[in-house]
Amino acid sequence: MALVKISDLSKHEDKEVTIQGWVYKRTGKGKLSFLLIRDGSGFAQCVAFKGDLDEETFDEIKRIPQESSVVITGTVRKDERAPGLPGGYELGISAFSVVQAAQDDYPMALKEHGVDFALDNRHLWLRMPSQWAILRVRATVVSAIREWLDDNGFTLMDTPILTPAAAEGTTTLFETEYFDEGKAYLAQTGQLYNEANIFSFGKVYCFGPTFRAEKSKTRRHLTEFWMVEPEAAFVDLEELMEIEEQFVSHIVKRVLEKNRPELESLGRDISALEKIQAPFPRISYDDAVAKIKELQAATEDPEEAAFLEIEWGMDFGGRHETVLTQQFDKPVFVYGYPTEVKAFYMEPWPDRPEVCKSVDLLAPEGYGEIIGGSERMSDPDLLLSRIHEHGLPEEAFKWYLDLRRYGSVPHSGFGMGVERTVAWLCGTEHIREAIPFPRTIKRVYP
RNA sequence: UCCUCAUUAGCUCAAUUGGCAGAGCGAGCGGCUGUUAACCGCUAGGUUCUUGGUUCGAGUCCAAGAUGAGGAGCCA
Repeated sequence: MALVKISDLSKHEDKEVTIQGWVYKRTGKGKLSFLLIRDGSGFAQCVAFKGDLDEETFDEIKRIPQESSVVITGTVRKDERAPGLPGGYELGISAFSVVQAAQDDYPMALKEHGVDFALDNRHLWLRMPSQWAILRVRATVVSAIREWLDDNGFTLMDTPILTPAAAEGTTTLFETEYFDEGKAYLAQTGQLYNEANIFSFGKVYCFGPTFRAEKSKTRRHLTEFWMVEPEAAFVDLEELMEIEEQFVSHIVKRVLEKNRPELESLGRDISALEKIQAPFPRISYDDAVAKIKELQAATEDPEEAAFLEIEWGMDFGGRHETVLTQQFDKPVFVYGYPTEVKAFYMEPWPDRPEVCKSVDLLAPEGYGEIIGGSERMSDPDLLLSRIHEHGLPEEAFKWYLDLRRYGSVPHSGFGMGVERTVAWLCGTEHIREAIPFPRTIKRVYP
Protein backbone atom coordinates (compact mmCIF):
# COMPACT_ATOMS: atom_id res chain seq x y z
CA MET A 1 0.00 0.00 0.00
CA ALA A 2 1.11 3.52 -0.71
CA LEU A 3 2.88 5.89 1.67
CA VAL A 4 1.27 9.27 0.96
CA LYS A 5 1.33 12.88 2.08
CA ILE A 6 -1.78 14.36 3.66
CA SER A 7 -1.86 17.05 0.98
CA ASP A 8 -2.36 14.25 -1.60
CA LEU A 9 -5.13 12.33 0.19
CA SER A 10 -7.77 13.49 -2.30
CA LYS A 11 -5.90 11.62 -5.05
CA HIS A 12 -6.36 8.31 -3.21
CA GLU A 13 -10.09 8.24 -2.51
CA ASP A 14 -11.32 4.77 -1.45
CA LYS A 15 -7.74 3.45 -1.48
CA GLU A 16 -5.86 2.13 1.52
CA VAL A 17 -2.84 4.32 2.27
CA THR A 18 -0.30 4.90 5.01
CA ILE A 19 0.64 8.25 6.53
CA GLN A 20 3.46 9.17 8.92
CA GLY A 21 3.01 12.07 11.26
CA TRP A 22 2.12 13.43 14.68
CA VAL A 23 -1.05 13.51 16.74
CA TYR A 24 -2.21 17.11 16.81
CA LYS A 25 -5.50 16.53 18.60
CA ARG A 26 -7.48 13.60 19.92
CA THR A 27 -11.19 13.43 20.58
CA GLY A 28 -12.82 10.36 22.11
CA LYS A 29 -16.44 9.49 21.51
CA GLY A 30 -17.04 6.12 23.16
CA LYS A 31 -16.67 3.48 20.50
CA LEU A 32 -15.27 6.10 18.13
CA SER A 33 -12.01 8.04 18.30
CA PHE A 34 -10.88 10.96 16.15
CA LEU A 35 -7.24 11.82 15.67
CA LEU A 36 -6.15 14.97 13.86
CA ILE A 37 -2.78 14.10 12.36
CA ARG A 38 -0.25 16.46 10.81
CA ASP A 39 2.61 15.34 8.58
CA GLY A 40 4.15 18.60 7.39
CA SER A 41 2.11 18.72 4.19
CA GLY A 42 -1.20 19.25 5.98
CA PHE A 43 -3.60 18.19 8.71
CA ALA A 44 -6.01 15.26 8.34
CA GLN A 45 -8.57 13.54 10.50
CA CYS A 46 -8.21 9.81 11.13
CA VAL A 47 -11.17 7.91 12.54
CA ALA A 48 -11.07 4.71 14.58
CA PHE A 49 -14.22 2.58 15.04
CA LYS A 50 -14.02 0.14 17.89
CA GLY A 51 -15.71 -2.55 15.78
CA ASP A 52 -13.07 -2.34 13.04
CA LEU A 53 -10.07 -2.88 15.31
CA ASP A 54 -8.91 -5.29 17.96
CA GLU A 55 -9.45 -4.09 21.50
CA GLU A 56 -5.79 -3.45 22.22
CA THR A 57 -5.30 -1.18 19.17
CA PHE A 58 -8.48 0.75 19.80
CA ASP A 59 -7.47 1.30 23.41
CA GLU A 60 -4.03 2.50 22.32
CA ILE A 61 -5.59 5.03 19.92
CA LYS A 62 -8.01 6.18 22.61
CA ARG A 63 -5.10 6.98 24.93
CA ILE A 64 -2.42 8.22 22.55
CA PRO A 65 -1.06 11.52 23.92
CA GLN A 66 -1.01 14.68 21.84
CA GLU A 67 2.23 15.09 19.80
CA SER A 68 3.00 11.34 19.71
CA SER A 69 4.63 10.30 16.45
CA VAL A 70 2.61 7.62 14.66
CA VAL A 71 2.21 5.62 11.47
CA ILE A 72 -1.39 5.08 10.40
CA THR A 73 -2.86 2.94 7.67
CA GLY A 74 -6.44 3.35 6.56
CA THR A 75 -8.90 3.90 3.78
CA VAL A 76 -9.31 7.42 2.38
CA ARG A 77 -12.91 8.65 2.55
CA LYS A 78 -14.36 11.84 1.20
CA ASP A 79 -16.38 13.47 3.99
CA GLU A 80 -17.38 17.12 4.22
CA ARG A 81 -17.37 16.88 8.00
CA ALA A 82 -13.67 16.06 8.11
CA PRO A 83 -11.65 18.96 9.50
CA GLY A 84 -8.06 19.57 8.45
CA LEU A 85 -5.86 21.41 6.01
CA PRO A 86 -6.86 21.13 3.25
CA GLY A 87 -9.60 18.97 4.87
CA GLY A 88 -12.62 17.24 3.36
CA TYR A 89 -10.94 13.80 3.35
CA GLU A 90 -10.33 11.46 6.25
CA LEU A 91 -8.72 8.13 6.95
CA GLY A 92 -10.69 5.20 8.39
CA ILE A 93 -8.01 3.56 10.52
CA SER A 94 -7.18 -0.10 9.83
CA ALA A 95 -3.70 -0.25 11.37
CA PHE A 96 -1.94 1.96 13.90
CA SER A 97 1.58 2.00 15.25
CA VAL A 98 3.35 4.34 17.60
CA VAL A 99 6.87 5.58 16.85
CA GLN A 100 7.10 7.41 20.14
CA ALA A 101 4.38 8.07 22.69
CA ALA A 102 4.79 11.70 23.77
CA GLN A 103 4.96 12.64 27.42
CA ASP A 104 1.54 13.71 28.67
CA ASP A 105 2.71 17.12 29.89
CA TYR A 106 2.91 18.91 26.52
CA PRO A 107 2.79 22.56 27.52
CA MET A 108 0.98 24.09 24.56
CA ALA A 109 -2.78 23.79 24.83
CA LEU A 110 -4.75 24.12 21.60
CA LYS A 111 -5.86 27.59 22.67
CA GLU A 112 -4.85 31.18 22.53
CA HIS A 113 -1.54 31.89 24.22
CA GLY A 114 0.10 34.99 25.55
CA VAL A 115 3.00 36.37 23.53
CA ASP A 116 5.68 35.63 26.11
CA PHE A 117 4.63 32.02 26.61
CA ALA A 118 4.23 31.42 22.88
CA LEU A 119 7.69 32.82 22.13
CA ASP A 120 9.37 30.93 24.96
CA ASN A 121 7.90 27.83 23.36
CA ARG A 122 8.52 28.84 19.76
CA HIS A 123 10.04 25.41 19.05
CA LEU A 124 6.64 23.88 19.89
CA TRP A 125 4.45 26.79 18.72
CA LEU A 126 5.72 26.08 15.19
CA ARG A 127 3.58 22.92 15.25
CA MET A 128 0.30 24.80 15.40
CA PRO A 129 -1.73 25.26 12.20
CA SER A 130 -1.56 29.07 12.26
CA GLN A 131 2.24 29.09 12.41
CA TRP A 132 2.49 26.29 9.89
CA ALA A 133 0.28 28.29 7.50
CA ILE A 134 2.22 31.55 7.89
CA LEU A 135 5.61 29.90 7.38
CA ARG A 136 4.35 28.01 4.33
CA VAL A 137 3.36 31.38 2.86
CA ARG A 138 6.82 32.67 3.72
CA ALA A 139 8.40 29.82 1.76
CA THR A 140 6.24 30.68 -1.24
CA VAL A 141 7.14 34.37 -0.95
CA VAL A 142 10.85 33.52 -0.91
CA SER A 143 10.62 31.21 -3.92
CA ALA A 144 8.47 33.73 -5.84
CA ILE A 145 11.05 36.45 -5.14
CA ARG A 146 13.85 34.35 -6.59
CA GLU A 147 11.72 33.14 -9.46
CA TRP A 148 10.72 36.62 -10.62
CA LEU A 149 14.20 38.09 -10.31
CA ASP A 150 15.89 35.10 -11.98
CA ASP A 151 13.34 35.23 -14.84
CA ASN A 152 13.76 38.98 -15.35
CA GLY A 153 17.48 39.22 -15.87
CA PHE A 154 18.65 39.76 -12.29
CA THR A 155 21.75 37.82 -11.23
CA LEU A 156 22.07 36.63 -7.65
CA MET A 157 25.09 38.20 -5.95
CA ASP A 158 25.66 37.28 -2.32
CA THR A 159 26.95 40.26 -0.40
CA PRO A 160 29.02 40.04 2.80
CA ILE A 161 27.45 39.80 6.21
CA LEU A 162 30.64 40.86 8.00
CA THR A 163 31.31 44.43 6.92
CA PRO A 164 33.94 47.01 7.83
CA ALA A 165 31.77 50.03 8.62
CA ALA A 166 28.31 51.46 8.83
CA ALA A 167 26.91 51.42 5.30
CA GLU A 168 24.25 54.02 5.89
CA GLY A 169 25.69 55.66 8.95
CA THR A 170 22.30 56.05 10.59
CA THR A 171 21.51 52.79 12.33
CA THR A 172 23.21 51.07 15.25
CA LEU A 173 24.95 47.89 14.19
CA PHE A 174 25.95 44.65 15.90
CA GLU A 175 29.67 44.73 16.50
CA THR A 176 32.20 41.95 16.72
CA GLU A 177 35.97 41.58 17.05
CA TYR A 178 37.65 40.76 13.76
CA PHE A 179 41.12 39.29 14.43
CA ASP A 180 43.76 42.01 14.15
CA GLU A 181 41.63 44.21 11.91
CA GLY A 182 39.66 45.85 14.70
CA LYS A 183 35.88 45.81 14.64
CA ALA A 184 33.58 44.25 12.09
CA TYR A 185 29.83 44.81 11.88
CA LEU A 186 26.89 42.64 10.85
CA ALA A 187 25.50 43.96 7.58
CA GLN A 188 22.44 46.19 7.62
CA THR A 189 22.26 46.15 3.82
CA GLY A 190 24.05 44.70 0.81
CA GLN A 191 23.16 47.66 -1.35
CA LEU A 192 26.53 49.35 -1.62
CA TYR A 193 28.14 46.09 -2.72
CA ASN A 194 25.32 45.58 -5.20
CA GLU A 195 26.10 48.97 -6.66
CA ALA A 196 29.55 47.58 -7.42
CA ASN A 197 28.06 44.37 -8.82
CA ILE A 198 25.82 46.08 -11.39
CA PHE A 199 28.85 47.44 -13.24
CA SER A 200 29.73 43.85 -14.03
CA PHE A 201 26.33 42.15 -14.15
CA GLY A 202 23.85 44.90 -15.05
CA LYS A 203 20.98 43.77 -12.84
CA VAL A 204 21.65 41.95 -9.58
CA TYR A 205 20.06 41.09 -6.26
CA CYS A 206 21.19 39.94 -2.88
CA PHE A 207 18.96 38.04 -0.52
CA GLY A 208 19.80 37.14 3.02
CA PRO A 209 19.57 38.05 6.67
CA THR A 210 20.07 41.65 7.71
CA PHE A 211 20.90 42.96 11.15
CA ARG A 212 19.90 46.11 13.01
CA ALA A 213 20.87 46.74 16.60
CA GLU A 214 18.28 49.51 16.95
CA LYS A 215 16.25 49.23 20.13
CA SER A 216 13.02 49.15 18.17
CA LYS A 217 10.18 47.53 20.03
CA THR A 218 7.26 47.50 17.65
CA ARG A 219 5.23 44.97 15.73
CA ARG A 220 7.11 45.96 12.57
CA HIS A 221 10.69 45.37 13.76
CA LEU A 222 13.10 42.50 14.29
CA THR A 223 16.82 42.72 15.00
CA GLU A 224 17.48 39.97 12.44
CA PHE A 225 15.28 39.94 9.35
CA TRP A 226 15.43 38.87 5.73
CA MET A 227 15.67 41.41 2.97
CA VAL A 228 15.90 41.09 -0.80
CA GLU A 229 17.73 43.93 -2.49
CA PRO A 230 17.62 44.22 -6.28
CA GLU A 231 19.82 46.83 -7.95
CA ALA A 232 19.87 47.71 -11.66
CA ALA A 233 21.99 49.83 -13.98
CA PHE A 234 20.35 52.20 -16.47
CA VAL A 235 17.15 52.32 -14.40
CA ASP A 236 15.64 55.59 -13.21
CA LEU A 237 13.06 56.24 -10.51
CA GLU A 238 10.04 55.78 -12.78
CA GLU A 239 11.38 52.49 -14.14
CA LEU A 240 12.16 51.36 -10.61
CA MET A 241 8.50 51.74 -9.64
CA GLU A 242 7.49 49.65 -12.65
CA ILE A 243 9.88 46.89 -11.57
CA GLU A 244 8.59 46.97 -8.00
CA GLU A 245 4.92 46.73 -8.93
CA GLN A 246 5.53 43.81 -11.31
CA PHE A 247 7.65 42.11 -8.66
CA VAL A 248 5.12 42.48 -5.83
CA SER A 249 2.19 41.50 -8.08
CA HIS A 250 3.99 38.31 -9.03
CA ILE A 251 4.64 37.38 -5.39
CA VAL A 252 0.98 37.91 -4.47
CA LYS A 253 -0.14 35.87 -7.48
CA ARG A 254 2.05 32.93 -6.51
CA VAL A 255 0.84 32.98 -2.91
CA LEU A 256 -2.78 32.97 -4.09
CA GLU A 257 -2.01 30.00 -6.35
CA LYS A 258 -0.11 27.92 -3.84
CA ASN A 259 -1.42 28.83 -0.39
CA ARG A 260 -5.16 29.37 -0.59
CA PRO A 261 -5.97 26.78 2.14
CA GLU A 262 -3.34 28.36 4.39
CA LEU A 263 -4.76 31.87 3.83
CA GLU A 264 -8.29 30.62 4.45
CA SER A 265 -7.22 28.90 7.67
CA LEU A 266 -5.73 32.20 8.83
CA GLY A 267 -9.02 33.95 8.13
CA ARG A 268 -7.34 36.20 5.56
CA ASP A 269 -9.60 38.29 3.31
CA ILE A 270 -8.49 36.77 0.02
CA SER A 271 -10.49 39.19 -2.13
CA ALA A 272 -8.29 42.01 -0.78
CA LEU A 273 -5.21 40.18 -2.08
CA GLU A 274 -6.81 39.45 -5.45
CA LYS A 275 -6.87 43.21 -6.09
CA ILE A 276 -3.08 43.43 -5.82
CA GLN A 277 -2.18 43.77 -9.48
CA ALA A 278 0.06 46.31 -11.24
CA PRO A 279 -0.09 49.22 -11.73
CA PHE A 280 -0.04 50.63 -8.20
CA PRO A 281 -1.01 54.24 -7.43
CA ARG A 282 1.77 56.82 -7.12
CA ILE A 283 1.68 59.86 -4.89
CA SER A 284 4.39 62.42 -4.29
CA TYR A 285 5.59 63.17 -0.78
CA ASP A 286 4.27 66.73 -1.24
CA ASP A 287 0.78 65.45 -2.06
CA ALA A 288 0.94 62.82 0.68
CA VAL A 289 1.65 65.50 3.30
CA ALA A 290 -1.25 67.56 1.98
CA LYS A 291 -3.50 64.50 2.08
CA ILE A 292 -2.52 63.67 5.65
CA LYS A 293 -3.20 67.27 6.71
CA GLU A 294 -6.60 67.00 5.08
CA LEU A 295 -7.32 63.73 6.93
CA GLN A 296 -6.08 65.26 10.16
CA ALA A 297 -8.49 68.17 9.77
CA ALA A 298 -11.35 65.74 9.20
CA THR A 299 -10.54 63.75 12.36
CA GLU A 300 -12.80 64.35 15.33
CA ASP A 301 -10.64 62.43 17.79
CA PRO A 302 -8.16 64.98 19.23
CA GLU A 303 -5.68 62.24 20.18
CA GLU A 304 -5.64 60.88 16.64
CA ALA A 305 -5.27 64.42 15.31
CA ALA A 306 -2.20 64.92 17.49
CA PHE A 307 -0.63 61.72 16.14
CA LEU A 308 -1.30 62.93 12.60
CA GLU A 309 0.45 66.27 13.12
CA ILE A 310 2.87 66.74 10.24
CA GLU A 311 4.89 69.46 8.54
CA TRP A 312 6.72 69.28 5.24
CA GLY A 313 10.17 67.84 5.93
CA MET A 314 9.11 65.30 8.56
CA ASP A 315 9.34 61.57 7.90
CA PHE A 316 6.11 59.60 8.23
CA GLY A 317 5.30 57.81 11.46
CA GLY A 318 3.32 54.61 11.68
CA ARG A 319 0.05 56.50 12.09
CA HIS A 320 0.69 58.61 8.99
CA GLU A 321 1.34 55.52 6.89
CA THR A 322 -1.79 53.87 8.24
CA VAL A 323 -4.21 56.65 7.32
CA LEU A 324 -2.53 57.19 3.97
CA THR A 325 -2.68 53.52 2.94
CA GLN A 326 -6.31 53.33 4.01
CA GLN A 327 -7.07 55.62 1.07
CA PHE A 328 -6.08 52.86 -1.37
CA ASP A 329 -6.88 49.18 -1.83
CA LYS A 330 -3.49 48.46 -3.41
CA PRO A 331 0.04 49.18 -2.23
CA VAL A 332 0.89 52.83 -2.85
CA PHE A 333 4.15 54.41 -3.96
CA VAL A 334 5.20 57.55 -2.12
CA TYR A 335 8.07 59.20 -3.96
CA GLY A 336 10.21 62.31 -3.62
CA TYR A 337 10.90 62.41 0.13
CA PRO A 338 12.84 65.28 1.66
CA THR A 339 16.59 64.72 1.22
CA GLU A 340 17.16 65.31 4.90
CA VAL A 341 15.18 62.30 6.16
CA LYS A 342 16.73 59.83 3.72
CA ALA A 343 20.11 58.15 3.27
CA PHE A 344 23.09 60.06 1.85
CA TYR A 345 23.34 58.22 -1.48
CA MET A 346 20.02 59.23 -3.06
CA GLU A 347 19.93 61.23 -6.30
CA PRO A 348 18.62 64.78 -5.85
CA TRP A 349 15.43 65.80 -7.65
CA PRO A 350 16.22 68.00 -10.70
CA ASP A 351 16.03 71.69 -9.64
CA ARG A 352 14.78 70.72 -6.15
CA PRO A 353 17.80 69.75 -4.04
CA GLU A 354 15.65 69.57 -0.90
CA VAL A 355 13.89 66.52 -2.43
CA CYS A 356 15.47 63.22 -3.46
CA LYS A 357 14.54 60.51 -5.95
CA SER A 358 13.41 58.07 -3.30
CA VAL A 359 10.33 55.88 -3.27
CA ASP A 360 8.74 53.78 -0.55
CA LEU A 361 6.04 51.21 -1.20
CA LEU A 362 3.40 51.15 1.51
CA ALA A 363 1.23 48.05 1.85
CA PRO A 364 -2.52 48.51 2.33
CA GLU A 365 -4.69 47.70 5.37
CA GLY A 366 -2.38 49.63 7.65
CA TYR A 367 0.69 47.42 7.09
CA GLY A 368 2.84 50.30 5.88
CA GLU A 369 6.31 50.28 4.41
CA ILE A 370 7.43 47.00 2.86
CA ILE A 371 9.88 48.45 0.34
CA GLY A 372 12.31 51.35 0.49
CA GLY A 373 14.20 52.30 -2.63
CA SER A 374 15.71 55.09 -4.68
CA GLU A 375 17.63 56.20 -7.70
CA ARG A 376 21.25 56.39 -6.55
CA MET A 377 23.47 59.40 -6.80
CA SER A 378 25.77 59.24 -9.80
CA ASP A 379 27.89 62.41 -9.42
CA PRO A 380 31.16 61.62 -7.53
CA ASP A 381 31.73 65.16 -6.24
CA LEU A 382 28.24 65.54 -4.80
CA LEU A 383 28.46 62.06 -3.29
CA LEU A 384 31.72 62.93 -1.52
CA SER A 385 30.27 66.09 -0.06
CA ARG A 386 27.23 64.14 1.19
CA ILE A 387 29.52 61.61 2.87
CA HIS A 388 31.23 64.51 4.65
CA GLU A 389 27.90 66.13 5.60
CA HIS A 390 26.74 62.87 7.19
CA GLY A 391 29.99 62.61 9.16
CA LEU A 392 30.92 59.31 7.50
CA PRO A 393 34.56 58.18 7.20
CA GLU A 394 35.67 58.97 3.65
CA GLU A 395 38.29 56.25 3.77
CA ALA A 396 35.63 53.50 4.15
CA PHE A 397 33.80 54.74 1.05
CA LYS A 398 36.79 55.04 -1.24
CA TRP A 399 35.78 52.02 -3.30
CA TYR A 400 32.19 53.25 -3.44
CA LEU A 401 33.31 56.58 -4.89
CA ASP A 402 35.38 54.71 -7.49
CA LEU A 403 32.11 53.38 -8.92
CA ARG A 404 31.20 56.94 -9.91
CA ARG A 405 34.53 57.52 -11.61
CA TYR A 406 34.63 54.57 -13.97
CA GLY A 407 31.55 54.48 -16.17
CA SER A 408 28.91 55.84 -13.81
CA VAL A 409 25.32 55.43 -15.01
CA PRO A 410 21.89 56.24 -13.62
CA HIS A 411 20.95 53.29 -11.45
CA SER A 412 18.34 52.36 -8.89
CA GLY A 413 17.48 49.70 -6.40
CA PHE A 414 15.29 48.81 -3.48
CA GLY A 415 15.07 46.60 -0.41
CA MET A 416 12.01 44.57 0.49
CA GLY A 417 11.48 43.17 3.96
CA VAL A 418 10.38 39.54 3.74
CA GLU A 419 8.72 39.37 7.17
CA ARG A 420 6.75 42.58 6.62
CA THR A 421 5.56 41.25 3.28
CA VAL A 422 4.57 37.88 4.76
CA ALA A 423 2.78 39.54 7.69
CA TRP A 424 0.80 41.69 5.27
CA LEU A 425 -0.13 38.76 3.00
CA CYS A 426 -1.17 36.61 5.99
CA GLY A 427 -2.92 39.42 7.86
CA THR A 428 -0.68 38.72 10.85
CA GLU A 429 -0.61 41.27 13.63
CA HIS A 430 3.12 41.06 14.38
CA ILE A 431 6.05 40.24 12.08
CA ARG A 432 7.65 37.95 14.68
CA GLU A 433 5.26 35.22 13.48
CA ALA A 434 6.57 35.58 9.92
CA ILE A 435 9.99 34.07 10.69
CA PRO A 436 10.63 30.65 12.29
CA PHE A 437 12.78 31.88 15.18
CA PRO A 438 12.38 35.63 15.64
CA ARG A 439 15.13 37.76 17.11
CA THR A 440 13.94 40.81 18.95
CA ILE A 441 15.63 43.19 21.31
CA LYS A 442 14.53 41.10 24.31
CA ARG A 443 14.75 37.61 22.84
CA VAL A 444 17.46 35.31 21.50
CA TYR A 445 15.90 32.11 22.89
CA PRO A 446 15.09 29.56 21.59
C1' U B 1 16.73 56.01 25.74
C1' C B 2 11.64 57.81 26.85
C1' C B 3 6.18 56.95 27.64
C1' U B 4 2.20 53.59 28.77
C1' C B 5 0.42 48.92 30.33
C1' A B 6 0.85 43.99 32.32
C1' U B 7 2.58 39.84 35.87
C1' U B 8 -2.72 34.94 40.23
C1' A B 9 -2.72 26.74 38.74
C1' G B 10 0.92 23.90 32.86
C1' C B 11 -2.28 27.66 29.68
C1' U B 12 -6.23 31.73 29.31
C1' C B 13 -8.28 34.54 32.93
C1' A B 14 -11.69 35.89 37.46
C1' A B 15 -11.62 37.31 42.67
C1' U B 16 -17.09 43.13 44.96
C1' U B 17 -14.97 48.31 49.93
C1' G B 18 -8.71 45.27 52.34
C1' G B 19 -12.00 39.71 54.92
C1' C B 20 -11.64 31.42 53.63
C1' A B 21 -7.47 31.26 46.42
C1' G B 22 -11.69 30.48 41.96
C1' A B 23 -13.40 29.00 36.77
C1' G B 24 -12.58 27.16 31.86
C1' C B 25 -8.97 24.63 29.05
C1' G B 26 -4.91 21.13 29.57
C1' A B 27 -3.44 16.42 32.57
C1' G B 28 -5.26 11.56 35.09
C1' C B 29 -9.63 8.14 35.80
C1' G B 30 -14.68 6.78 34.12
C1' G B 31 -18.99 7.39 30.37
C1' C B 32 -20.81 8.29 25.26
C1' U B 33 -20.77 5.58 17.25
C1' G B 34 -19.51 11.79 13.88
C1' U B 35 -16.23 14.94 17.10
C1' U B 36 -15.03 20.31 14.74
C1' A B 37 -12.35 24.93 21.00
C1' A B 38 -17.23 18.16 21.68
C1' C B 39 -20.06 16.97 25.99
C1' C B 40 -21.12 14.67 31.20
C1' G B 41 -19.02 12.93 36.16
C1' C B 42 -14.75 12.47 39.49
C1' U B 43 -9.36 13.50 40.90
C1' A B 44 -4.75 16.01 41.20
C1' G B 45 -2.70 20.82 40.48
C1' G B 46 -0.89 27.65 43.99
C1' U B 47 6.22 31.15 46.54
C1' U B 48 -0.88 35.42 43.69
C1' C B 49 6.79 38.15 39.89
C1' U B 50 10.50 39.71 44.13
C1' U B 51 11.79 42.52 48.50
C1' G B 52 10.23 45.80 52.12
C1' G B 53 6.16 48.68 54.38
C1' U B 54 0.90 50.02 56.22
C1' U B 55 -2.93 46.90 58.68
C1' C B 56 -6.13 42.65 63.48
C1' G B 57 -5.96 40.93 58.35
C1' A B 58 -2.88 42.32 51.68
C1' G B 59 -3.87 38.92 45.28
C1' U B 60 -6.07 43.86 46.39
C1' C B 61 -3.08 49.76 49.43
C1' C B 62 2.22 52.20 49.50
C1' A B 63 7.68 52.10 48.02
C1' A B 64 11.69 50.01 45.40
C1' G B 65 13.15 46.37 42.01
C1' A B 66 12.69 42.27 38.18
C1' U B 67 10.57 40.44 33.78
C1' G B 68 7.59 41.10 29.59
C1' A B 69 4.54 43.76 26.09
C1' G B 70 3.55 47.92 22.24
C1' G B 71 4.14 52.87 21.06
C1' A B 72 7.79 56.99 20.18
C1' G B 73 12.55 57.66 17.87
C1' C B 74 14.95 54.61 13.72
C1' C B 75 13.83 51.69 9.74
C1' A B 76 12.58 46.93 5.82
